[in-house]
Amino acid sequence: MSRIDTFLEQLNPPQKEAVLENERPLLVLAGAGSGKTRVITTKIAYAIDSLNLNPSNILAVTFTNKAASEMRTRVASMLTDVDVSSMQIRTFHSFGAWLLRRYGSAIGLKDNFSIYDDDDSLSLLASCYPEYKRTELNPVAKAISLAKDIGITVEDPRINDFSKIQNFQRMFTTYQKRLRSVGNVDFADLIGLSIELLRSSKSVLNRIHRQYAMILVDEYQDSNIAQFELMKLLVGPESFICVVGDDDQSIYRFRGAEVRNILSFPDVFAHTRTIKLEQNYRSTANILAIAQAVIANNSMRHPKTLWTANDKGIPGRLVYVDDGKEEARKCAELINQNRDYDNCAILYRTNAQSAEFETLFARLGIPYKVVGALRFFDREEVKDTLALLYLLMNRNDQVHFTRMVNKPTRGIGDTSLQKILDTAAEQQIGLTDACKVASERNLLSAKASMAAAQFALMFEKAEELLEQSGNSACVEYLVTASGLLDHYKKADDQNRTSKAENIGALISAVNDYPDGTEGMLAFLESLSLDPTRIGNEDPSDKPGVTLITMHNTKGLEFDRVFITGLEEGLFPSRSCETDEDLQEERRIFYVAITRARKELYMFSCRQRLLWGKTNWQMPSRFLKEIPKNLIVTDGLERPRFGYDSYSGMGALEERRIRQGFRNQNIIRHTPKFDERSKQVATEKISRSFKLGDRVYHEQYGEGEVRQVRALKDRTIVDVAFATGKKATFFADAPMLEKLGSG
DNA sequence: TAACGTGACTTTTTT
DNA sequence: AGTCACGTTA
Repeated sequence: MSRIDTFLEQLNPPQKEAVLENERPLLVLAGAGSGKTRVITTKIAYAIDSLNLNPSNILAVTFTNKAASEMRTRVASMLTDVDVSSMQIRTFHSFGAWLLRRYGSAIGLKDNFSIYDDDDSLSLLASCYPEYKRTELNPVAKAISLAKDIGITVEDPRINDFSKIQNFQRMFTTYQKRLRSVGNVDFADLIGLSIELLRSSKSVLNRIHRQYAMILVDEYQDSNIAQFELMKLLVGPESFICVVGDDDQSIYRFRGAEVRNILSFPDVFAHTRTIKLEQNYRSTANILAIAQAVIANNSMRHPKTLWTANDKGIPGRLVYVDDGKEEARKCAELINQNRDYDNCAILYRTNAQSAEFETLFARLGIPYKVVGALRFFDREEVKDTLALLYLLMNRNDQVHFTRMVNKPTRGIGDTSLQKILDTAAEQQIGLTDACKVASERNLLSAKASMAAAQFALMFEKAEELLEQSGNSACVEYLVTASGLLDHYKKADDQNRTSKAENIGALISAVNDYPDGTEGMLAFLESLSLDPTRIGNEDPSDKPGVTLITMHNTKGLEFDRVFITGLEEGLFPSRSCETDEDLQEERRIFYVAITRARKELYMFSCRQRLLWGKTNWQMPSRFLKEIPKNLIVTDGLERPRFGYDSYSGMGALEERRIRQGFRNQNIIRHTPKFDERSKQVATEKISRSFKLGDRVYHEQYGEGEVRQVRALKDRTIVDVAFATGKKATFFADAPMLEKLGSG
């Protein structure tokens, strides 16, 4: 028996069918936990081993870069004697970047372009419209990116109906022009320009068609219209196309994902064969039944019935708790029952919810890892360093030039900056050259002139170093010569941060790439497309409890899953208005439930501290959709006082109770609140801080009051601690203690 | 031109 | 609670 037969034997009949069908267009509807990844990897191995396909003739599109590298590893482990490095396994965006870098000149794109993230795009838009505030432009930038995602260009007649924003079309056009003149691309362009390229260049198109005999798309339910367009172009007359997805797990509508892509696939590709994978191998029968009961409330779905041969398992558990603190405590308690940290995951709807768990777990010594929250790439010092590099690669890069020309401050203010920008536009030269010219022609003040000349010189020197001494030497030079490193070292000393260290991590990360411009571009590209990978931590390998948003859990599974924050307004989210929105939220819940292998816990808080305010919460409506016989419930659904009237009452009464809550007068019904009100009441009397008072904080230690100010009807104090940390508190914060007057 | 103070405003999910 | 924009001061 050949090795591929051994792999085929491990598959169930529909899985095997999906591997063996390699003629007709193939749509695989793969339910949660139905062994989808195994099918795809076996299919690739089969194509190489039995159909004699060269790995370089295969293109597999995945949803994340992590999924891409996992897939490559798995195929490699199946075919140990085959070199699979030439196989293209990428996300749509990374494929687009690769295609444009290689063939983009056909549509007038230089190969040194860098990729603007959402922040950069907003900055570019702001530079087009200096009279607008950033907060006003934010929705415009979002609308532009969404328009591109669903394949609406500036010329499209539908553009008028697309957004209610005034002058949207004009702003979109201006933004687009500026972006092209800079020579960079934004995220959505990676798809949009790839489409443009393949439409306008027959030779590139033919080349791609000849190259890829087999195209596979995973997580197809989350592709957007632009990606669907691109995919249609990639499939040539001879290519085999296979898409895999599950409409019930489509959770990226806000980003332009289009569930209908999966429904219309058979219409677009004639003679499509559809195969359903309906056996779930992951979860207990109980957990699967909960998931099915919930998702059955959605009207827009492909009919399918998941089943499992697994044990019934223990029932799910629904726990009602007072607030976020108790929620975290209960989770910790349950997790500590068996201390199998690696196989536990805390799931939440918003990233902000992770804080409560982080604090408690750190205190209790429970190892944990937060997936995807504050990305290395988003940190100020990292963005600054990268901005210097982007500018080095493309001297027309206005956004990054503006960011760095006076950082750290070197005397080039708004006036000088404007002069330099004008010079660049007039003379049609790069921005660093414009610095030099403006300085030589005495257009700037003496101080600015010196600084500008030096700034320009720095890039010339860096360019030399890049070619002669290697990339990390070049980066090191830039952060030193610009004063950025010193700037952050000083800040580190003051604030006990490790920003300089992060810059160091970046410098060593450059070493993984070949020296020279090309290597540098590759480094920058991999960073824009996969920001999670570089940095001091590699989250997936670290042991510990996983803290993660429900969106991010796609493709993952855990023995014990804790879904938290099941409250109206949080999950489903408050901004969910239409029935379509609600169905999407329900799909997110479905995804969350089906991550669990053995045990499922759900939490709902009676009150929650959010955005500095405590609010009463109603249990999530999704909880009512779970059949009672599948779960056991702990705790009371609602507090023991006028809660019903609170949620459904008129504005006047609501205000009364709200005020009552604030003044701690009315609420006397639960001991907890009485305690707290007493505490607050006494504190309000004794707590009048003034400048120079010495204070003690449970966490930060001793400090001194630096400022006292009022916000609305409350008092706020700024405190500088002995550790160098500065923080702001409400004067009645229980953590803060007054030691004496200064 | 830089640094600081003040007030206003936000409330999802991310390649 | 944190960020951002804007105004004031050195």
